[in-house]
Amino acid sequence: MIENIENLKEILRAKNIRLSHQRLKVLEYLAQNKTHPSVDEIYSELQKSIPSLSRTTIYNTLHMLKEAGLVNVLTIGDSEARYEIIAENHGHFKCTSCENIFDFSLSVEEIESSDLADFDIKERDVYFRGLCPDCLESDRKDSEK
Amino acid sequence: MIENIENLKEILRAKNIRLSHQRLKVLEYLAQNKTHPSVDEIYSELQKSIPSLSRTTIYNTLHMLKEAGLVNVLTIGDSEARYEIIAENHGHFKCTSCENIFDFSLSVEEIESSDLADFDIKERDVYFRGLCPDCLESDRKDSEK
DNA sequence: GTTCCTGCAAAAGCTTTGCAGAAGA
DNA sequence: TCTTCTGCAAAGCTTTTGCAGGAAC
Repeated sequence: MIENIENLKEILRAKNIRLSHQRLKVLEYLAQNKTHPSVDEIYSELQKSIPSLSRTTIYNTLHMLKEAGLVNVLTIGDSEARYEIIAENHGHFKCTSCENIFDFSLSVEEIESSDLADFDIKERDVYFRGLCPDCLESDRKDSEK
Repeated sequence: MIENIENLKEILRAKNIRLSHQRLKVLEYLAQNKTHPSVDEIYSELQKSIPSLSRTTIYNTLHMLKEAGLVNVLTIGDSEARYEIIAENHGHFKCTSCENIFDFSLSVEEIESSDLADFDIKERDVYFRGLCPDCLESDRKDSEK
């Protein structure tokens, strides 16, 4: 299971990437929080245990983890990027009201198009937007007033 | 056919949106250039015929056209947004080398997931990334050297 | 001891905001 | 005439860059 922090460290070691305290904390945070956090969310949380932490390090680390193939970047029509540990194929649903991102199961391999026969596809993202059940419910209650 | 400029004007009139010179030019540009242009590309081109044009107007217009349901915004892991006239369902492939965006046919309705039974899906985007045929070819030639 | 990483400060890039003058209906 | 749009200047946000000191191995 990739989310195991020891496995993650092993992967980095295999790629000759130094296991700094900051990097391990970022990885650990992503492994434990499947909330598709933004740089700022990661920063705010980790700063509690690493007071000297800087946002630059978060950016550096996330770029490196993306390069190493351990994290995905999500940019769903948003100002700030969101990050996640690479996981099984799934799509992302972003609620336009509460801004939360929800995963949904999906085999992206099923999505093929003969138009792309000569293309080398390296990443596949499926992004949906709309209202999540909670926000739909709130809307309903509001309109009853 | 939605790309017809007269039809586009009709749609705006029906929504009580004023048909300013700038707006019509932006619409016309998008209808004639299926290249998923950025704000800057639209600005640079239209500025030739409207010297006083400002980027703010491009932003205002694109927001309004999106609101009116006439354009789509694409944010494929990119710094700047790209725009297109709404068209048949299709996916987008972005070449990570030349940065061009290619359309490919796709029925997004086919992409369903029981996980989203209680969600209200309003927009569906399928984004692929990788290398386009031309860049693959260049790579091949480079490695032969 | 080397090499690479961290974090600060500053800058860069895209987008938004406020507002006065201009244009659309 | 009344309302709405345009375009300027300035600000806002996220992200990147350069570099000196510090940590990893």
